[in-house]
Amino acid sequence: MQADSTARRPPVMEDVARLAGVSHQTVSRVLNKHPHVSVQTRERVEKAIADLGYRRNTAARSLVTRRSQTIGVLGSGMSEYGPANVLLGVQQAARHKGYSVSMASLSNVTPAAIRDALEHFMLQSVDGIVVIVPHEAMFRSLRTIRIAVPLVAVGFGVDEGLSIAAVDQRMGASLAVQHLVDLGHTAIAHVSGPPDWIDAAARIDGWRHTLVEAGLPATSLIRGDWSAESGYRAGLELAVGRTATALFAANDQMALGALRAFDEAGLRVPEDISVVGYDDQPEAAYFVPPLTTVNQGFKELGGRCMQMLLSEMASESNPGGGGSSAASVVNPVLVVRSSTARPRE
Amino acid sequence: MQADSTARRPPVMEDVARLAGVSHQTVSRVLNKHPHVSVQTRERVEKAIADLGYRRNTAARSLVTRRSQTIGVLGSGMSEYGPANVLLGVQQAARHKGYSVSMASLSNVTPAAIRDALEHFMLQSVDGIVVIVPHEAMFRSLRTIRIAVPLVAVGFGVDEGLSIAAVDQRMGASLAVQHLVDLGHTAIAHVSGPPDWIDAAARIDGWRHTLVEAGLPATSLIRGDWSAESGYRAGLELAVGRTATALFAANDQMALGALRAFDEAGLRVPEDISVVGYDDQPEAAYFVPPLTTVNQGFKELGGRCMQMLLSEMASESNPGGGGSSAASVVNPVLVVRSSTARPRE
DNA sequence: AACGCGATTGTGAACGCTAACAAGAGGTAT
DNA sequence: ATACCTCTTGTTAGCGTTCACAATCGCGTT
Repeated sequence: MQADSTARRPPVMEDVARLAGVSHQTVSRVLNKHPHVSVQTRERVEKAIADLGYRRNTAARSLVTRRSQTIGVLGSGMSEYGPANVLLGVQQAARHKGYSVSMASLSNVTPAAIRDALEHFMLQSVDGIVVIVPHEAMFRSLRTIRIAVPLVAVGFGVDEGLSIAAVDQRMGASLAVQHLVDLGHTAIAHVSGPPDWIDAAARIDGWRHTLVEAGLPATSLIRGDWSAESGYRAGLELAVGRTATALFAANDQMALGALRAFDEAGLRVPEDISVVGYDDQPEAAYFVPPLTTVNQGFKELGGRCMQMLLSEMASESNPGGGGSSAASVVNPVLVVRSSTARPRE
Repeated sequence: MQADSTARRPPVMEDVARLAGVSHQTVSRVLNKHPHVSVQTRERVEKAIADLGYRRNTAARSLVTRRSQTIGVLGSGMSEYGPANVLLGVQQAARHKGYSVSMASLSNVTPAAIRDALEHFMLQSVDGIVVIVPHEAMFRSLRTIRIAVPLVAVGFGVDEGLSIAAVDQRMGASLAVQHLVDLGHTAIAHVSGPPDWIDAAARIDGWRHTLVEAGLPATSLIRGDWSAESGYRAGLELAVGRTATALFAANDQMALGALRAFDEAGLRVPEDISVVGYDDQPEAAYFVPPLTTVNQGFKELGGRCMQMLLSEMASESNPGGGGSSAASVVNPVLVVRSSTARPRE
């Protein structure tokens, strides 16, 4: 089963040029939309391109231009709702602008793995990098390793010397906790994510801050790890102690685990205890009971992020525009469902 | 603000060669692990590479070798548990083998969008393509569009003329339904995914087949769309009719929706009605009650898929190995939790 | 009538790498 | 001593683009 003789090499610029009766350079000009090409020439070239089914060779192009039209996305926990959607947003924005997206996802966030992945991106000579790993270790690595291309991080704290696009997590947490305070709760517990995750830390902060503002104690903090299981354990703990009348979980999955624990312990939600989640993943509306939670515009975040990256990439190629560090913050929104209510007297 | 003179271009092979006192070709040989290079030379070259921080230019390399060391992954619904994990598996396997992964995810599966994405991959001249869109439209497009590179599809039916890696969905559905049959249920409903999804069709098939085998009616089929909301609606419907004592949902999210509907309607699970899900996402163990479901080795599937692609890519470069269409099937496993029980007399 | 200037096209040289061939060194078989 | 391998290295020629520069044409100015 030999390949038939039609299987010769794909056409190159020279082939197009010959067919159109011009030089290869003119073809290049048409492709790159240079001004000074006469209308007739352009049309002839375009016809030749279509007839031959010509496609510009990316490798040759990026060899000479020194840009790959590719951006790298470094992520972890990409199967979770939040990161997956940010990725989606980045990805769509990127392809819309003609960029390819190369993915690397870390199964565990260690400095070595981070360096590896970044190294991989440099080898590929990506034009820019998006980091979706709001993790303490990542942050430190980013300071240490000097990267030669523009980089935007998603979800990092605003105060650092790198460009970020983030949801205001402290505000989100405040929204959640204030809602509980307004309902009349005075003992509000928090199941957090792993505190070396920047998001988790910010939510803890927002929780604590809001309670202190309201003159309430912020003592009931339980560490989780984002998983439903850890939420379940936290819920069990709370059910035994009976110290809190409300729980703010740092994500919807932990809230789900807690819901299950309360059910098992015979506590009714929201009558005996109120629960607020975080993320507003689509399933949250179908928990038992439907979960009050905080919506973050993940996909929009991804889009913004890409936008920032593009503008950094543009300013990098112009002299005198280097080293800027911008920030773009998306505001979260509280979604009230039936897992929260006034505490019983 | 001029760039300082240190910011000269990155080192190239010639620089390494000069430092090591050899020709650039010898450097190339070291990099490509050719045999016939003396140990001392190799070491000298390696030292020079390290000293200079030299990195091989991928564009130049792929220009001459005509391979990009990149594979394209075409997906849709990437924020769902299943697809996201397959992607993860593919991605890890690919990077392990030195390939980059370029992603394109379709927000809606139309022939035009599919063609666009594949075109994008061809422009990038990927070495192979993985398709994670088990959708009828995708399947048809794949037959129509002639693609110049090896392609592996995830989750398609086994009988087609293209390479696939799939979980045996019919078997999975059988596992679920047989479990219910064994418990003594005779009226077993099914909430399916959209039937133009190949997975959904296979699960419907497995459900029907198993019931027929057992001499039971397979009449209670409700169409869902994978979302928790559609599961909720199906659950409501079932709760009103009171026709079924068990429900097999085509994924965990729809099962969640149904659980909520039953709770709302005052039906207890599993006492009044049993529920089985599909996917075994981590949260399923923390539903109320914990969900009996079918585990699919998504990540393994991704890995296998990549393996198949690699072997196709290898056989393609050798003459006489073309056009094979293999299949690799992963077996699903039933996970029994407490959402299923014997029906009441 | 010579000059200049913008618009349009072509020519040659990179870009950084690998493949193909050539060539020298050293050993063994004839 | 000659021929003929194998090991090791170097030389040269692309791969398919874009960039810098040159060349030609037409037209308005001086």
